[in-house]
Amino acid sequence: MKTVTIIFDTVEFAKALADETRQKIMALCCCELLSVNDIVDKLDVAQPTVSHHLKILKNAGLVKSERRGKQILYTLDQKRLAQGCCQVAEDFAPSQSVKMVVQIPD
Amino acid sequence: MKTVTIIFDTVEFAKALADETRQKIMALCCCELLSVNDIVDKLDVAQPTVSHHLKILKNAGLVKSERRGKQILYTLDQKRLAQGCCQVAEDFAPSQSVKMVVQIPD
DNA sequence: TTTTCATATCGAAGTTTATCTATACAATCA
DNA sequence: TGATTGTATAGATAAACTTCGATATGAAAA
Repeated sequence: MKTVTIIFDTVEFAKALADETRQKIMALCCCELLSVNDIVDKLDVAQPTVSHHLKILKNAGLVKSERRGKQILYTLDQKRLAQGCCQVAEDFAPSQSVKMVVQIPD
Repeated sequence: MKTVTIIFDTVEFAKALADETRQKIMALCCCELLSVNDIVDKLDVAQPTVSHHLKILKNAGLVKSERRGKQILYTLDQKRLAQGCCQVAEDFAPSQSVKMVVQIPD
C-alpha cells in the first residue's frame, strides 16, 4: 500500500479555520465556484474584508482560485481540508483512527 | 446502526487549536496525565500562561482534568479531538468522507 | 485609449489574544 | 494552626487580528 504523507503546518491550518467569517466563506464556496462579489453579497461584510479572508485561506492552501474575465473565482479545496483534519487527528489523537475513507478520484 | 451526532462549535474548536503553545501542550498531554508544572517544565512559558491555555482547551472540551492531592492532572481528550476533526471535515468537505474508522471501546 | 467593473492592497481604528508579574486560593505538611 | 506547595485569577502590556474606507491594480468594454 502506497502512503503519501502531506506536510501540513497544523498551526496555520487551525488559524485559517479559526474565524467565523472565514468559516462562513468556506461553507459558501465549499461546493461551487464563487466570485469575491458573490461572497460579499451573501455575507454582511465589506469587499476588502472578504478579499483579506480569502488571502488567508489561500495561503493555508484551503481555497483555489482562477480568473474568469474580470472576476476571480474561488472554491474550497475539500481534499486539502480533509487532509488537514486527518493530520490534526493523527498528530494529537493517535489512539483514534481518523481516515479519509472514500476518496472519489477526479 | 445507531448514529450519535456530537454538536460542536467548530469556530471555538478551531480557535482552541489555533495557537502554537496550545498545540505543544496538546502534544505533551496527548497520551498521559500531566500536572500543570509538568507542562511548565517542558515548555518555555510561565505557569500562568500554561493555566490560561489549559482553561481554553478545557472550555473547548479538548482536555479533561482531575485533582490528585495538590496537583491537577490534565490529559487530552483524544476522542473529542477526533470528533471535532471529523465534524469540520463533514461540515466543509462533504465530498471527502472522513471517519473515525476504528474506535477502541473503553 | 478611456472608462468601467472586479479585486487587491493600504492604512487606521477597535478588538482580541498571549504573555508576564503579582497575588489569591486550595490542599497538604509540620 | 501556620508554612509550603501547586494552581488559578487579576491586571497590565504588547502583539496580532478583524474590519473598514480609500485607493491602486488589472482586465474587459466602449
